[in-house]
Order: sequence, then C-alpha cells, then structure tokens
Amino acid sequence: MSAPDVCAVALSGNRIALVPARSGHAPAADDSRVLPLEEGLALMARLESEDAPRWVCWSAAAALWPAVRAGLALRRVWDLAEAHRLLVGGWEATPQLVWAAAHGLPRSGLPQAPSGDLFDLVATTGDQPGPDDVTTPAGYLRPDADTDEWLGGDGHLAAYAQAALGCQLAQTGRLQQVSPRGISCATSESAASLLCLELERDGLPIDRAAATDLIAEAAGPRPESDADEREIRRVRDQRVLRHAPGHEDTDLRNPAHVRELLASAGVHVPNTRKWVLEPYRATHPLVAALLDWRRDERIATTYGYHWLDRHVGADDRLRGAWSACDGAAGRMTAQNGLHNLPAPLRPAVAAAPGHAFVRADLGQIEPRVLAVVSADAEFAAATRADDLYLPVAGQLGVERPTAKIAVLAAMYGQRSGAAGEALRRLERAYPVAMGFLDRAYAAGLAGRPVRTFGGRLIRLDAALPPGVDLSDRGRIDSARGRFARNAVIQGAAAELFKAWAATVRATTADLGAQIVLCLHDELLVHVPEGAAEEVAARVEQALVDSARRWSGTDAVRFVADTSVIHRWSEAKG
DNA sequence: GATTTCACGTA
DNA sequence: CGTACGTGAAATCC
Repeated sequence: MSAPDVCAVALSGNRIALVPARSGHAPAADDSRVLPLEEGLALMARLESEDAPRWVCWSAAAALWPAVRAGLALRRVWDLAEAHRLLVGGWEATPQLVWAAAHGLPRSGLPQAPSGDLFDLVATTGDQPGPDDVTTPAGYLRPDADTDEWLGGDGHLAAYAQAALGCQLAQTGRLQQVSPRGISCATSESAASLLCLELERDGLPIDRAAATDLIAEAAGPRPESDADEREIRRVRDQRVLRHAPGHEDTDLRNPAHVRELLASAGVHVPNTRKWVLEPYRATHPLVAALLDWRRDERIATTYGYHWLDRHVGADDRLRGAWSACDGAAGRMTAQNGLHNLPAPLRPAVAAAPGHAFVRADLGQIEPRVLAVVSADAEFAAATRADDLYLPVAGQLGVERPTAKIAVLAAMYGQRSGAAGEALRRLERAYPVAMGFLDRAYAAGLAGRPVRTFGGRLIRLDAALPPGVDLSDRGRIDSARGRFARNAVIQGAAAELFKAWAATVRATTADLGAQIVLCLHDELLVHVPEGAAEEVAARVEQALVDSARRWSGTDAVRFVADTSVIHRWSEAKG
C-alpha cells in the first residue's frame, strides 16, 4: 500500500499494536503488527522517520508513554480522549464514552461489564458483545475493551487499536459539525497531551543547593530527627506566640484558634485570611508576626525538604504529572507545585551547566483573545499597539489605568465596579466585543452551555449543592454567568497557548530545545547555551505563525516578552 | 478512611 | 478583578 499517514497505537502489558493506514481508508489487515514492546518501539521509530504518520491513540498517556520515555520525538498525534473533552466538555474520557460520543450513541445505553455477582441478572442490558467482538450488537465499544484481561485475547489488541482509527474518523466528523476550528483545535490539544508526557519525562531543572538555601531561610535547617523537627517548629511558632502572653498554647495551624487569639489581642476579624489581616499588620505586632509565619510555614510544609526529596530527582529535575486540560475552560494543569511555586523559590529554577532558558510570556493575552473571538474590528485595531490599553484609553477619553480597569471589569467582574462611567464608554466604543461578553454571561445565567472559539464545550449543568434555597439562586446564577464569560476568554487563550507551545516544540527540537514549563501564558524552554538566541527568535516566530493559524486573521496582534536567562527569577525584558 | 473547609501559592 | 488549578492541615462525615 502507499505510505501510511496515520498509525493507530495501543498497549497492553508488554505488547504493542501498530496499525498503519491511509486516513479515511480501512487498514489492510496484513499491515497490523502486534509486537513485544521493544520491537514495537523500534518499528515506531522507523515509521516516524520514514512516514511521520499521525499517531492515533485512545489517550497519549496510556499509549505513548513508553515511546516518550524511550526518547522518541513523535511529530503528529491524535489523542481521542483530548478531542472528546473538546467535543463534550468536562474531563471524563474513557474509551467507551469517547466511542459512544463519536458515534452519536446515547450515554444511557452504555453496556455494563458483567461483574460476576447476582445483580448481573438485572443489571446487564442484554447488549453484550461476543467473546472476540470489540463492539456490542448496539454499536458500543465493549465495556472491558480497555482491560488487560480482554486485550490479552488473540487478535484483541490489534482490534482495539483499529477501533481507534474508526473512532477518529467518526470524531472528526462531529468536530467539523460543532466548530469550523474543531479539528485544528483537537490537533493542537493532542500535541499538548504529548507535550505533557515530555514535560513529565524531562522535568524542570533545579539548582538543588540554591533550593536548599531558600528553604532554610523560611523553614530553618534540615531537621536531623523527628524530635529536632518538632523543636524547629516550636521555635518558629514561638516567634508569633511571644507577642501573645497567656496564649502560648494556641495552635497556629487551626484558623478558629487563631481567630480567638487575634480577638484576645483586640483584632476582631470574620476570618484569618491574608487579605483580611493585611490591613491590621501595623495595628499589633502579633498580626505582622503571624503573616510572616504563614509565608514561612507555606514553604516549610508544601515546598520544604520533604517536597525537595520527593519530587526533585537525582538528576536535579522537578517532576510532576501534567494534564493537557482541566475540566472547565481547558487550561493545562500540573502537580507537585509546578504551577504554584512561590516567587521566593524561583531563583532555584536554574538552567543546567552549558544551558540557558528562553523565557517567553504572552502580553495582555486575554484582551487580545477577546478581539479575536468577538471579531470586533475596532478592538482589534487597538491590539496593534504594544500596550493595547493606551489606544483604548484614547478612544474612551480616560487615563490608561482607568481604561485597563474597565476592560478587565468587562471581561471578569464588574461587581464592585469602580469602573462606572468608563464601562459605559467601553460599551459605546466596542459594542461588538462587549456584546460577545454579554451573550456569554446571559448563557451562563440561563445555564446554557457555551463553546470556546476552538470548539470546547463549556458545560453549565453542574449539580447545585443540596439545600440551595431561592435566595441563593440569584447568587449562584450570576456566578455561572461570570464563569461562562470568563471561560470563553480563558479557554480560548489556553487554545492559543497550546498551539504556540506545540509550534515551539516542533520548530526548536532540532536545536536541542526542551520545553520544561508551561504556565498558562508563559513558556520556559531549556536550551544549549549556544542555541539560545536562535531559539528565542523561533519562539517569537512561532507566536506569529500559530496566532495567525489559530485566529484566522492578521487583524489581531499578539506579543510576547522573550528573553534569554539562566534563572527563572531574572527580570523580565 | 474519605470528604470538606480553610488557607494560599500561581496564572 | 473575576475565574481556574494543586497542596497541606485540621475538622468533619460516615
């Protein structure tokens, strides 16, 4: 047959099934291969270099992890689970759900796997597959299709991989229906899913000595024993409690106790959150000591020696699991503190010897995204400026800070609106963009789902907490309105970001570049020192190209602040 | 033991 | 100036 442009991959135990095909055509049966893992990876490497097929899998995490771990740099992927999340919203994406949604089968008809107990007599629907069938008579994917038990059967793994190809075909049809950009967005989400595996494999370079010093500043020296640890903790607590004679027994980790402690010192607050206490910092030395203690305690507990030992490997890389999208608007998520490392620890994120970081973050991404998704020509014109709030301020006849607050208030909130008059002028100056936001808000209020620019379904049918009375209804509805309005912007921004990251990955790999951190609007790329300037230039070019492809227009300008640094903490620009 | 609440870091 | 996420400690539920 002619060169394959897709190849299904499925794994079970130590075996791998590869099914090369021409997209849209049934694969020839004799092209399927079921091989021991090592041989399969060798074949994948050969196919990748000869044909660069799109690797189709039920999920990259399940099917591609061994290939990524082995260092294969796959170029094109289709992750059925990610495409499914785009199509139907939320995060659930078992192969059975993915198959059913792609084929338009109702969820209510999903067959249950026999569990072997007496209830099977009443629980099973009767829609049970034959022993070697990958689908049921009603057309669903068999309930145990993804279990090692069934996949161990003769021919089953190849059939499961082949089913992924059929599922992709059905899925692309659905995606085309829901959004003109659905397919390109699913491609980009799939690339992000593969990138997540590489992020987990490669980790974030850490200067262990620097990290240890920074932790010591907050948490004290590394404890030698449990008793030592208790003593260090007691001393840390004492720095607060010495300001509260007679209350030395207070448990500082118990907010209720802390609130009582503060009351005894004459500071009466509804809760002990930082922004509530901050105004009292100068009122009583106890408050200042408590707030400093909280900052140090955060590092000591969440980012202390325990964290360093558990998540930073022998190769000085911080590793955590990554996910290509959350269950809401679709931003990437990461575990083990990769997404919420406190700023004081950032000097410890350092390029390895002979390497540098190319750090780039998107400037004013959300208002620029609003210009794209609302197709507001006037607002798009403002994005030609490096600082879009300047032309907006001119248009509104207000100062820049006022214009910025008005734009942010329009996109996110306008509850405690200091914006007032500026907001009304914004409505007049950019009726198209503001109308877009109003419609998203109205959909949220009514509980109607919305779709992002790329086609991701944002569901608003989340079950209400029990016992919600009518007086809470308005509050909950308006929260949904704000959620929907935020999601169409935040979600679209996430789509552009992933398209950009995928392009950077593809266009800088030959220079030995590794993306080591994705932070919503910021990329950190680890590169050999000599390649840094070239990678920085390609990161900028990648934004121009991916933004044009994603937005479908040249009318909206996106900007990145890109620099070559050696520690993450180094100043921007 | 699992889930919820509080608190706080990031964007 | 709102939304989202992940984490840990204590309280609470079962």
